Amino acid sequence: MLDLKYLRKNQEVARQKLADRGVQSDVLADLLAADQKRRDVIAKVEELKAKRNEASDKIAFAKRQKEDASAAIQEMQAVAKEIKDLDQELEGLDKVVKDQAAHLPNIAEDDVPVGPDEEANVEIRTWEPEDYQGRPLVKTEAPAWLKPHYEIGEDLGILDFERGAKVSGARFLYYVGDGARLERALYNFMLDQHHEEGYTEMITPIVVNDSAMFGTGQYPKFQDDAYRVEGLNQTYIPTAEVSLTNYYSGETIPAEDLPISITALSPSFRKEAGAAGRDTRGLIRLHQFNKVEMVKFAKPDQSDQELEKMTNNAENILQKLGLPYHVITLSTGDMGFSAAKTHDLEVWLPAQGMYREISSVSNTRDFQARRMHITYRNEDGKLELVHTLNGSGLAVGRTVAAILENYQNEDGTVTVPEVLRPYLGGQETLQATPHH
RNA sequence: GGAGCUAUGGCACAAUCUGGUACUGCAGCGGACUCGAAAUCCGUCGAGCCGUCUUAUGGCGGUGUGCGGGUUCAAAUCCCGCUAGCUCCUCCA
Repeated sequence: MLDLKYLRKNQEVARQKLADRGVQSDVLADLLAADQKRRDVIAKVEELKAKRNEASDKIAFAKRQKEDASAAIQEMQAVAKEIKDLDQELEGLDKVVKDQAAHLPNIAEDDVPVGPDEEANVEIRTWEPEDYQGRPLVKTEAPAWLKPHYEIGEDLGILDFERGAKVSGARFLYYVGDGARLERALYNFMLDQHHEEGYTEMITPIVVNDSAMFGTGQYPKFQDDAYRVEGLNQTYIPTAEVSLTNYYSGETIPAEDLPISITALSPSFRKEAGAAGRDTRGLIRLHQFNKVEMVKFAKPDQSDQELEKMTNNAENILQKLGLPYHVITLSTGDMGFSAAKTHDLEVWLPAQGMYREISSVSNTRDFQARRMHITYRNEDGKLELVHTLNGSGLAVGRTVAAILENYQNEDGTVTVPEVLRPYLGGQETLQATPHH
């Protein structure tokens, strides 16, 4: 949520910044008009309440003296009615203002490229492994024998989309045998890396309440994409960002503890409501997928730096796995709702001949903290909102896809990246093995 | 799932039956005493949020006794709903 006072005082800048995020200019005008009306009513009702408090004191005093106060009481009955009406009007205006404010996206930091969509994203660096060991190079044509990850996965008998669809529905799958072991090896590797980098590992609830979903910005605007638990005000998390970031909701964090870094593996559930027909095959777009998430809480003057660190933490995973990728800064039009600045990591998928998002690292500044009321006490002893950051480190299913394509061999086997071998009992290749 | 109990400042508690300035202690802050400290004494102390004036700190008003409603001139107090914690029962990996 944006700061109403900021919007009031910086209307022109805010209007432009929101326009960059695709918000029509009359949205802000409407909000501020409602806010003005709201404040007018507050002034009126508070004056009456001050009068009532004064009269109540007098009545109480009179009663103690055993005097008759019925005239004053009668007079206050009318005031009470007036207060009640105004309070009701205020409640309505409050709702309008809060609801409109809750639907506004974060505004972008000044160094974020301005543009309507992903075309305006800016590549800031690329990384490729030094030793390709005969693997297909980035931006070269893949050899004819190279299969997309879902084909090699099915051929090896380690990914079973058909039975996933049978038992659950489209965009669900079973990992089988070495597939399941590879996935497990990957997220153990990722968590171990983050542990070494100072993140505190957590296992979080994967069903959260509405206020948690509101806190990180999924609600109220994006309810359509969420798996809600029927009959309960609870939702299966679309990302552990929700459960991790809300860990401190409503709390004041001791300043000396900041920055705080936490991480968790969790399944993520998404309806992918707007993605009908896109990426219908494979591990790229599922209703349920595993993801290792990183979250940080930082002082305002630390958060820029922490965003870069977190991006590096995600890159470290890809580098150790030897997967080629590039880092892009998302444009104002392509960023997520809560983000003020986002770096995406996109991994090279040779069979598709393109980069695909495998991690998204964002600084939301105080946008989420304002919704969740997470504060710390600054040097002056004043409460101030913390900054929150989140990033994938990494999306595990997409990492499996990247390994199956980048480490695929001509004989239909897949080489296991060296760093994962200790997690697989030293196994060096994935090959078709009969089971069941 | 069922029953009972509990929820008040940073902490511990009083006021709830009987509606009328939310008590007290500890901690904190300021001061006295002291070479200094402890002890003692005096003073101060509702965090946060909202509005408004002033903007350097601040003043005034509103709100604020777990959360949301209701009754009333007035609610910590009475009524209804909810949440969390504890105890017991039930169930269970």
